[in-house]
Amino acid sequence: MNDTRNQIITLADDFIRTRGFNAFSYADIAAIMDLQKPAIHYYFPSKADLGISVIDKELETITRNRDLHHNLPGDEQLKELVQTFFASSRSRKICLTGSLTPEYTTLPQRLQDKVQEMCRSILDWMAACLEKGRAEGRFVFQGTPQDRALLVMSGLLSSLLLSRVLGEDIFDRMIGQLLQDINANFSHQYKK
Amino acid sequence: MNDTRNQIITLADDFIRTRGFNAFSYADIAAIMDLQKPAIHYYFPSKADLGISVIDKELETITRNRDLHHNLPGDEQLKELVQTFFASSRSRKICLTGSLTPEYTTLPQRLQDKVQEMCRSILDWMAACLEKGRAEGRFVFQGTPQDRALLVMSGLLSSLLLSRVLGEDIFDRMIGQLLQDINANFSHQYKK
DNA sequence: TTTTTTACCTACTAGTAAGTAAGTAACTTC
DNA sequence: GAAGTTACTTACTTACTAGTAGGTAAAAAA
Repeated sequence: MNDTRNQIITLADDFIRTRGFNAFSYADIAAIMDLQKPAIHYYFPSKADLGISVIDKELETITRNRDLHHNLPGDEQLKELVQTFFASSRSRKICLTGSLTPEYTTLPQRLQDKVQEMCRSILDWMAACLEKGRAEGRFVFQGTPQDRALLVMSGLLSSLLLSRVLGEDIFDRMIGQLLQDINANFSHQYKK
Repeated sequence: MNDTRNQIITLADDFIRTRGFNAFSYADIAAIMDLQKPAIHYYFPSKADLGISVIDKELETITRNRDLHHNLPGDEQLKELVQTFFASSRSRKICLTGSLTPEYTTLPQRLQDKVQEMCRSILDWMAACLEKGRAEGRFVFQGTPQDRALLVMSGLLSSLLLSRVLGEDIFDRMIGQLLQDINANFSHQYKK
């Protein structure tokens, strides 16, 4: 429908994942799209609006994937997620959570609220996924699915941060350990 | 010895942990210290120099603590580390790794190299600590200490990021799970 | 006592940031 | 065919960024 608008969101998403929210400008996006800066302000009056739209798009993607895979076993749902993180690692991009939470205190209030919503949403989905997998006998772990979800999210998030600094094999090593801890014995098949 | 210089480093460290490297300026530091901006440039010609000095100070602290506690059992060494992270969480500051790795691609080359050095140094220390603890029968985990260190670092780093967004109890829940995974049964005594 | 160094200062440059005012060409609706 | 709307444009403002040039008062070294 609105191509320009979507393209702006896509570019902003990319910048947030590669540089961070405070390290890209409307001018950066305008230059790539061969537009003038105020054209970006036409679609997103303030940078907070743009940030919120980027997260909203991510939330839609999460919901879509959740619906799409809701009949799969918990471990296979998680496998799908790990695959998207693997792709992210290969393109040296970090996740929105890894990018936006460190800058949290510098973000406009409305964007802070969105970041919080996104974190909760991701954790809820992971917890549901872990709970399902455990009930199916495909995961073994101690404690609540909610608490375990925190560690899974932590591992995925950090694997992207650290692999960009220390090399790509860091991703494999971390995910291997992470999955081992929940007794998911598909340690190194997530790429397929 | 050089009070002004040290105070600049301390303030910069604080800003990096609360806002991020790209979200504070020499003017911010000058204002707090009641100095003019060029006085900061006198001590640290470029912002990269300042960033490097902040990390160097951190590396010294790590080395000092490592030497200080080297005769303690592995689990107690880790306990000391968890305590410093707990203090950090309480003051809503994240760790240097959590702050600098997301901004990695935007940092000057020299600073990128320092960040890499810092990550390796922390991981080395954690791996040594985990290996010692395992040999002492105080830790139980699968895989290499190096790989396990990645997950421990990941959990500590993320606990600060997420607790700032989702509330302080996130820290307790994450550390509890983290320590459970290496069978360290002092789950909730780390505060004492 | 002269010289040098330390630790700053004022005043500035060049560049970039988000955001705005006002205009316009093309398309849509009435 | 007139009026309104969409999707932009040029030109601008205000505020901040890292960094520099050149000066200075006081302390330390010669």
